[in-house]
Amino acid sequence: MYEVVRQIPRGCVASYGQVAFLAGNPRGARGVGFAMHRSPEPGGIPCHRVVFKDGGLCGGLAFGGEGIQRALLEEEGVVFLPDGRVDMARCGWLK
DNA sequence: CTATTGACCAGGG
DNA sequence: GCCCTGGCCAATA
Repeated sequence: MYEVVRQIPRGCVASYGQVAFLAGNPRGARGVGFAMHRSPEPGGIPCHRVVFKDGGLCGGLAFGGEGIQRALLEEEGVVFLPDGRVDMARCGWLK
């Protein structure tokens, strides 16, 4: 599953469920999230590119900051909506 | 090896 | 339309 996350191109985002599906676990969205949380290679796994199916972030328990994920994604060219969510329509992976 | 938890997702009230 | 509940997978203790 780590491979799948690693394959996410720069400037794109994928939902936990999407990653789980590509990883071969359509129902393992939860496991995916936890696997990232305790990822063996923190630097090799762009957890910030993985968000909810809605494009929403985890909410402060990730990476060590609230706006960190947003800042990183914006830095990569990901567009954020006024809602505070990622624009899945334009930056969503395989979309 | 078994039990509990955790950054999810979908359905029902 | 929003809030609560249930079920899956993976990892850690």
